[in-house]
Amino acid sequence: MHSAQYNPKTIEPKWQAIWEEKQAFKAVLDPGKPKYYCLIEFPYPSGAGLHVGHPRSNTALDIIARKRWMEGHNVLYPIGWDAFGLPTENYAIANHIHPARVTMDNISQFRRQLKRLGFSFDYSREVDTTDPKYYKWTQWIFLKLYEHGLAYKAQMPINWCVSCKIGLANEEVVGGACERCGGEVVRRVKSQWMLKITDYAQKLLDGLETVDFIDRVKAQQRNWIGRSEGCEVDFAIQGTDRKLRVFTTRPDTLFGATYMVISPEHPLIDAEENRIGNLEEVRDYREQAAHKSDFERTEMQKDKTGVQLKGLFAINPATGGEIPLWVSDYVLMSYGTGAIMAVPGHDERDWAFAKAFGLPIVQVISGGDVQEAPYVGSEDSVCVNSGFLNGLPWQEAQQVMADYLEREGLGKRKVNYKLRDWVFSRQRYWGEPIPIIHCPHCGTVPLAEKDLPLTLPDVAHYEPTDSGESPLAAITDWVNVPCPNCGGPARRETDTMPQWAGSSWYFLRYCDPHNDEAFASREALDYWMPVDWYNGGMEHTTLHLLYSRFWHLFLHDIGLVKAPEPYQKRTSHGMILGENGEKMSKSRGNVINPDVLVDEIGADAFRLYEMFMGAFDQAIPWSMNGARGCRRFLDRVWRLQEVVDRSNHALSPNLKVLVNQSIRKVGDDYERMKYNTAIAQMMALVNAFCDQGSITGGDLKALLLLLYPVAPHICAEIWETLGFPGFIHRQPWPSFDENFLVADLVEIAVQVNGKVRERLMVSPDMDKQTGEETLPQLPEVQALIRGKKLVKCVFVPGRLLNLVVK
RNA sequence: GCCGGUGUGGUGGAAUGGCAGACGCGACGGACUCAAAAUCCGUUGGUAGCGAUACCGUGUCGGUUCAAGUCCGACCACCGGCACCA
Repeated sequence: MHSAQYNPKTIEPKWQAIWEEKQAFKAVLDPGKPKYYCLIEFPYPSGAGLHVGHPRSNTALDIIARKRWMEGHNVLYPIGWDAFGLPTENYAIANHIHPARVTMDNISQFRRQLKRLGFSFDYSREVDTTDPKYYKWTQWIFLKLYEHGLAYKAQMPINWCVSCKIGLANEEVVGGACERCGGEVVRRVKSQWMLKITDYAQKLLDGLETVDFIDRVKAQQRNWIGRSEGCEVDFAIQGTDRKLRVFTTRPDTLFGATYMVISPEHPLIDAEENRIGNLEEVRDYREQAAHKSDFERTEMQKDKTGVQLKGLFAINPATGGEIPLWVSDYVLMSYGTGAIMAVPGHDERDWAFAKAFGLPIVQVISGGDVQEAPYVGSEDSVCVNSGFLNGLPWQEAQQVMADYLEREGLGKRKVNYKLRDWVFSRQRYWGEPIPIIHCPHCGTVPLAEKDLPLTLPDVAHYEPTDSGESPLAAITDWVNVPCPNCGGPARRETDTMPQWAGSSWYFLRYCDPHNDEAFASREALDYWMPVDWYNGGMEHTTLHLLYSRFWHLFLHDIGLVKAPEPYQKRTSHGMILGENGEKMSKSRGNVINPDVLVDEIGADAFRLYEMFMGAFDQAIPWSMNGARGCRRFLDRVWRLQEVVDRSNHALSPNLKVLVNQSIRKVGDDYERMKYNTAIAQMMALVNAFCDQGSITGGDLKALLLLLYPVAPHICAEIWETLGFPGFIHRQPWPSFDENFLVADLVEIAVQVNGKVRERLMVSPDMDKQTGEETLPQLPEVQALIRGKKLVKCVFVPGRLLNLVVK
């Protein structure tokens, strides 16, 4: 009766329809039950369709979500669309289709593909960042940021991607090139909306201590925030009242500062232009530096260039000595104060610069020969040539000098961060309009909440411009509006928000996605938040993951959400590479299409393979044969129906231990994302089932419950066919019996001097002492050590016996 | 340079300090078949041997230990992130 072939093509759509009809995975706000919020990064619905990387993350958390349902939680496992962005806009331009239309089509395609894979998403909570009902609240949060002084417009040198014709955030520039297109990035000064993420640098750092993120995510965020402790020190400019402030992490080397360097953009040049003897030369240098792109500027790393500011000298506050001032582009205006004290003896860059221009090098830290090479100091170095610091270990001298500077009013302790404010303007069409009006009389006027959403005007042309103006600027009847304040003629802001805006808070909207009164109700937020488990890509660590933590910390500070941190736990999946081990891409021709896979082996086998292929957090090449192997495994599972005695609900006596072990291991492994070993265990279990030739209903039930989170359709179908009660998706997760985790007798290895010579069957309960006393007496053990002297004997219960002989 | 990660068969990868190579892929041999596919059974780290077996083997070199892929020290290679950040 069960001889029908395993046919995923019929059973998968069948169960997907049942789950949908029964609303099996609809998240319910029920304070009487524990909640669990699983989150995967919502996809960008690109025209290329679903990538095999999406299901890796989705299946991993689908397993957790389905297991949590079985464990009696209210589960929220939502899905949505991060749909604003350049590829859609570019496609729309190239094909003369409105981006909204392109987005709709792509979303339909993605939704269809995801549904075929049987994820337990609550589709009733879908969000779409391009829906005005959604971006109304993105704009609303922006206005809150503005209200609290965290959004400001500034004339800024920005990273301009020549080919995308768009300004980029620092986080979007990778190795001097555009993160998206790899094109050239140049510096352009533009008036930009900025978000003051730097105000949250310390909170973003501190918050990491309170959450369960994998180490490399924490490390990368810390690295990006780049906290460093030191002192700001004021150097007097000789003959003026002016002070030149620098930041240093090595106040202990202050006596060794033999010159100073300011960045080409430093205001001191203009302020003291009358005193600079070689102003022409200095201005030339500044000109040159300004014309270099960031890429060129970093490329020139090795050769230090610079010009002395002739006629200007500073006083070293420690030595009282007169030191020259230089300008050089190795000093960045955007970090610290844009000026440094140069200690060539103990800093590599300063040393290279001093050597290039013949500046004096003084040793102030013992050890090394500073004329030959810069020396940063070792554990036991002490200060030398440093007045009151002499003889002090340099680490201690930092504190002594900092105290001195603060006491004398020459400087103070200071913490600096590498993190920069977030460039929030984009000069493109397909993004959230920034809800701001510029009035010649009233200045910057935010839109009132009642006027939100400010919708994108529906227009025929949205090509980007080379001038750096948004295409919205050309739509005069949209741009020209009366000022909400004074009623006079005013203009709308024409820049749009970056792609990262909508994704900075989408996990909040999922809690209450259809709310028209608020971004989400407080009740829903308090119940569902924080996200219990968030899985996503490493590439978002210093972008989305940092941005969204910032927004959430802010919303917490203004009392709109309960906890400071949005994500309790963050894990990351490795990339799936092509069969040739290279990154999948259309141009390499190694892309695997999920639809083709589902057609060939079915969604369950596809999901199974993605979880089995290797360690979840590591990059791994695709193997078509490996995927087919997973299908073979499911075929074997299917055929178990032919050998099951379904009336017997007990476990087979011979399999009792293995089943119990499997229940424990599979459950543990799922929680640790060791999906590959969980599946290996189930394969071993099925092998044991097949070896035995016949199994009980109890045996099969246990297997189905364990396998169900990975391969839900086949398990649901077998469950039903065999007449097991209810639906499998509402069965409790199986528990194991402590008493049956080990067999009555276990095989141990008998080693002689660490080499395995024999095997014995012993009771797993035999303790260390008994084993060491009785086992060496056994004749088969005696035979191994005949003629030798037993020096030592180590017995590890249930494992091995090691005999040390001479 | 700094931070993080990874080195194990032909291959993807297993292994709380306790029998290295689980599980899968591939390969080889066999059964079934007119034949093939599918399925099933067996073999599969290397070297030597007909064989039982012996020796070698987890990037390299050393150390700790009765016992090291695992711990410690020094290095090598590769991958990812940051980088003229004072």
